[in-house]
Amino acid sequence: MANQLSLSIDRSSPVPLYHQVVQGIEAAIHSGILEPGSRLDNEIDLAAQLNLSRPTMRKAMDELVRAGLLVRKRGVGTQVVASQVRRPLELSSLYDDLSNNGKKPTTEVLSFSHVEADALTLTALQLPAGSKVYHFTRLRKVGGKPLALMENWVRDDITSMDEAQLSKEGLYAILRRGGVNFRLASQRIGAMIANDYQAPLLEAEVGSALVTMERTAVDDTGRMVETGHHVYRADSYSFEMTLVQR
Amino acid sequence: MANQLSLSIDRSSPVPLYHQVVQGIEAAIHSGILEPGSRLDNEIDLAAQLNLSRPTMRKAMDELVRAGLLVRKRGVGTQVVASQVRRPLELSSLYDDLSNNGKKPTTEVLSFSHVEADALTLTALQLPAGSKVYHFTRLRKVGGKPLALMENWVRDDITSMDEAQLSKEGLYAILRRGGVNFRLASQRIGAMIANDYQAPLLEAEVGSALVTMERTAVDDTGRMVETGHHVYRADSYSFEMTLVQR
DNA sequence: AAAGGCAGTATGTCCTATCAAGAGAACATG
DNA sequence: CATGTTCTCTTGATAGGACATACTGCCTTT
Repeated sequence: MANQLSLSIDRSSPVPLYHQVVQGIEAAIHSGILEPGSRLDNEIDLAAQLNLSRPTMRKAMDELVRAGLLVRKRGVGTQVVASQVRRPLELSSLYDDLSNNGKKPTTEVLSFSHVEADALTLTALQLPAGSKVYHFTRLRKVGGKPLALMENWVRDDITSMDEAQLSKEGLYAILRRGGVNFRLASQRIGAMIANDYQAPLLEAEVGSALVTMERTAVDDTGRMVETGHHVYRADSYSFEMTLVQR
Repeated sequence: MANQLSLSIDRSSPVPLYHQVVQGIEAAIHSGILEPGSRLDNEIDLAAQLNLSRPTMRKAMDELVRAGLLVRKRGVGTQVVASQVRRPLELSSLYDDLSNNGKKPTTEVLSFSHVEADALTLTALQLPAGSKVYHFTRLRKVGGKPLALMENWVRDDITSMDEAQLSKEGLYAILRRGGVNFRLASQRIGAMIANDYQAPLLEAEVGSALVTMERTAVDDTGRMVETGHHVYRADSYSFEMTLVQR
């Protein structure tokens, strides 16, 4: 049917053209201008409508396909998938997640030290023997309710940090300000039973269910920057994600 | 430095050139020929060495960057990141995961019915009122040990299935054979305590920790194909994934 | 000797072109 | 009327060129 979306492309903007197209189509989908299931014009026409070359148009659509918003079929066309799926799991901190949702997280630093890393940490962060790391545990609450108990180890040769900073903002915000560009993280999500140490801090019963996460984050130079072991109250937190088939 | 990798590109192969390059570099990294941290030649030289155009070379490297194996910096070059990170979480079934790891999973179908969907399922699968679905629960064991208890609802207008099939192979294999091309899935991972029903089936104590997963899968036409609620023994299973910053 | 600017190099963006391949409909033929 | 072929539409793959921009290190200048 040829859904001709009228996007405005600003060629003087520093934002790459293909990205402007991505944003435009994304907005059109989320606002309902492009309905789920509807077919888009073919690449060539779309490119012509926006006065772009086909490769540029394709690059934009590529991103949207990867994001799971569009589906392309050779010989057929491109259509909007967009069930109300969430954004694929991104590399963000819990603090960011909560802040973005309008909640006001508070952080209580339970312990903080700058010590020589133990063997496990040396391995996890791939540091030479004798390296020092920041080691701290934090309790995160939202609306006064405990949500997460977090233990982290951070290499100390990137940026310095102290207890006061950690109680004011998220770890990732501090590291990013220190010049760290996160590239990837590997994490493992599981479950466990609250023990005598965790339960009172999280204001939960001993024996109640906790979600566990272990994560190691890598920056764009390949350095392992941070590793941590977090536990969350299962009744208040779960991991949502969208998987895209490639 | 200039690490000149000698890949062989087969122009008569049906495999796209850029993908051959992806596979080649991937293999070189995993086999250690390309060491973590080492720099690659620049795109233009690499393209010349392999007799490819720069866009083709770039497309290959794009994929590797997205996969988290390479890092590019404008004005600097491209280097291998590749800490021993795992492949990003993919849209696969537990059965596939286990089979690929050399395990031999067995499936016991605890219940199977073809019934009218209840309100919750209608919503989850976005089906019109009165639609029928397959509803079944399965117990998956590995090496005789119970691992997962799975309850699923599958729309019936795609392919038919029965108890015998489900006990022989994974749900996703059946659906794929029925012509379903999965595109994306949204899932939520959390934790809970084993109850009186789950514990004996999983041969675990009542009150032990379970990992829970709820998933809804969408095919390439935007149809919600399947939704399910699974629980896993926390001592035998966890979700590993790699997040890539984009 | 320190600071600033400049050039070189690499990736980032964007363009024009062309051929290949899959899907589906129209059409011709037995 | 059924079936197989062909034609057309659309995405997929590849090439090659031009210009923009970020980073590094060297060189000049102060």
